Amino acid sequence: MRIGELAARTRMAPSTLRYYEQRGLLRPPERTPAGYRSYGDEAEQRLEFIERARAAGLTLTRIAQILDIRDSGASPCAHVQGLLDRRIVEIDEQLAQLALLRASIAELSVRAEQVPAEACTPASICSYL
Amino acid sequence: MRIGELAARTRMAPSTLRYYEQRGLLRPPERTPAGYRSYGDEAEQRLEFIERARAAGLTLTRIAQILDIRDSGASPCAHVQGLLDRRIVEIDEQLAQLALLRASIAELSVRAEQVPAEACTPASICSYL
DNA sequence: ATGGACCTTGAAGTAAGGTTGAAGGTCAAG
DNA sequence: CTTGACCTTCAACCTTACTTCAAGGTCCAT
Repeated sequence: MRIGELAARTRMAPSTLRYYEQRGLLRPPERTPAGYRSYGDEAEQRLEFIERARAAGLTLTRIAQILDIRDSGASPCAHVQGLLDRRIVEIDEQLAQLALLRASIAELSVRAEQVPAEACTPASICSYL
Repeated sequence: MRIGELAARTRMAPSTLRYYEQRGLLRPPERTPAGYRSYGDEAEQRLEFIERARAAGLTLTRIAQILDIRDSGASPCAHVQGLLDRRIVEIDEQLAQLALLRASIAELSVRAEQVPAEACTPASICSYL
């Protein structure tokens, strides 16, 4: 399978696959006599893994580390679990901040509601915000 | 308060504060006779708001828009309130998405605990993801 | 009155995650 | 045998969010 087909199957751009190769996420594939990249089916699995890891919010560098561990023959599982757990902590922090932000904006909105419409003359332009 | 003190209080770099000013998140402060930026206490509140919004994953551009609404009311009140309410809806969507992401990752992590390391075959790379 | 900490500006650099372009090679169909 | 789609490399560019640097001004203690 050439790069275009692999790209189509995974819905990624060929340029992205070359970039992943350069970043060490994809191993350099065989080449046809003409120099075209020639991938096996396992490349598709690998890209699906990368996509899942991306969806979980892992950076390309972290994903490359996981794949390196795998490629060197060891099991990356314990490492992956550590990454996942750290990601959960990050997301919890993000959720907390988002809730605070929501409260701040909701308060602005409530204050806006309480001001009578007459206060909103062209002359006094929303000074309450 | 000069930029260094404000930076220390908010644990940001002075360069970040200048950058925020340039991006329109901080309004240009007064200047001392020597040309130094001179901030009031409200700048600290504003930076705390910015930090919450950042931690919640909003871009600087979006945050600047929210702050614009708060600062200048160039728009009619109803319009401003509409913007605030739409922002709340967006934040609620973000909260929901983030909660989903957290749930997915938490589930991955729980499964990771229960699956023996042998399940990590070279083909699947890592069964957790 | 001098050294060091702090401030100014504008421009350039960095990191992440790519995309785009130039210049050219390959291959199947008509 | 030419056209068009697809491939190659390398380099430059993009966005977001900053940091760093160069060159210089200010403030304060010793």
